[in-house]
Amino acid sequence: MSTPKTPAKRVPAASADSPWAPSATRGQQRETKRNAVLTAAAQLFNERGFHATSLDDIAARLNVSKPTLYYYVKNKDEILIECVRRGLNMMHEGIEETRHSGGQAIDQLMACIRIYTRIVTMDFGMCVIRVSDDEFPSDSRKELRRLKSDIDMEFRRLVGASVAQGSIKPCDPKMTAFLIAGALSWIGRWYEPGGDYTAEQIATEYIATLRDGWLPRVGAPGG
Amino acid sequence: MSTPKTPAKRVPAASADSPWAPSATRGQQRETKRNAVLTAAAQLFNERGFHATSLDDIAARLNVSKPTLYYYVKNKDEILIECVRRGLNMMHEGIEETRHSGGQAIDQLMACIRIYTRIVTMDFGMCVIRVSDDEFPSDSRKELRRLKSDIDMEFRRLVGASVAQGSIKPCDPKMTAFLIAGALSWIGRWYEPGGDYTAEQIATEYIATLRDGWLPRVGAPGG
DNA sequence: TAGTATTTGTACTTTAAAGTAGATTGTGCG
DNA sequence: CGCACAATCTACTTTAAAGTACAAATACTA
Repeated sequence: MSTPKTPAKRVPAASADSPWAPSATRGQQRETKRNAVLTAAAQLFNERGFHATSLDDIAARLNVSKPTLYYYVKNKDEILIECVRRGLNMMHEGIEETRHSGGQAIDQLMACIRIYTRIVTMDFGMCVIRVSDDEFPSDSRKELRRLKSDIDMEFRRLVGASVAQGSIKPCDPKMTAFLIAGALSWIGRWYEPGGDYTAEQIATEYIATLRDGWLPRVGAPGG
Repeated sequence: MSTPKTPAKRVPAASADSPWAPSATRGQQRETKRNAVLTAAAQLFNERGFHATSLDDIAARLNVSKPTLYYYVKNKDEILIECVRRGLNMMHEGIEETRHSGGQAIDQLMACIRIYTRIVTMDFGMCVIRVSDDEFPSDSRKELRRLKSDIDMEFRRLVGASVAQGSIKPCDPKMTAFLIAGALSWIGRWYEPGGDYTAEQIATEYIATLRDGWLPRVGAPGG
């Protein structure tokens, strides 16, 4: 994420009374408030949709007035783009981590499913799913599509590698990746925090279904 | 719907020169044009999204002016609702048909997957997927949610029945239905007519993956 | 071919929400 | 204290698109 690379010495402990840290403290507060704006916006977008959410709504939730928001963000589009970008970045980082942790492709694939599931149930990740492409302006559309495509390609790669390693049977990696990504993305549409299932439970259930298929098999653990 | 209950005798064959068919012919034309409005709208909604599509856009595509649209529909919301309703009705009817055709639950389930896949690649069906709930006004929201829920319940029922009949192994029908519906619905997001795959091909591929799972098994047809 | 109803267009009003100008208040610092 | 700058507010303008009034044209009937 965009955690500022502030030298630690400038942010001593908890209080802001260090004489060397005037702007740093302010900068931090600013960053914190900007985050609050984005988080509130993401939640509202997920609850009501982007267009049904006015800047007044966001401001109201934060107990400030609309123009205050403009002190932290450029405009409404920037809010949306930043929310989605953060969600996509979280996915990317999660996928990169599993990649670096090594292991069989099939294991990486399952790890990615878990991560993806967790993220689409979170504020920014849910935005990625619930906001459709046509909501954001055409110049940023390209960037975000690119990021989405990267994630998709990673799933495809893992499916292909799993086939190559004999962990899963031959298939069209593109289709299979679409199927997986679709099933997982849809979670972001019906999931609500505090519901019957945690993200972990859903991921476990989905992995089992995807791995074993429908067919009953001898020795399979009964329900 | 508002299909006028015109006696059939008033609409003889193909031409409109029957003296007994004056108003009926007009009514038909009206219906045809209304359909054209809805279809053009559905296509534009799918291309650009609901909010990014103005009534002027729809009118332009039909080579008429905006107020003309109001002769055929009440307002923009009605257009949207009607598009989505038609998509949902198509799904319903398809599911009802398979139900009446009888057979094992697992066969019905696969038939439903085929139908659902086909419909989400069509104009109105795609609207069902691409337009999110928060786009339409709250009074109609309830009706449409109901229709969607019915479809979901039918999938759940078929999964449960398949388990009961021993065609598929024990699972949580709710989760499995979500997984299937998600995978299929997502098709409506990435599919574009004239692409690499037909709806039939996609359905076949998806069914194979869902049925057999990932695990390689002896005797499975190699790629 | 005149008369009537249907259909469509031109030109306008309305509305809701984004965005802005500029005043006002709060805060740390010499 | 009082200055400078950060942060926020009230009150406004702008804009884009939905929706409407009403006149013009077209088509069917007699």
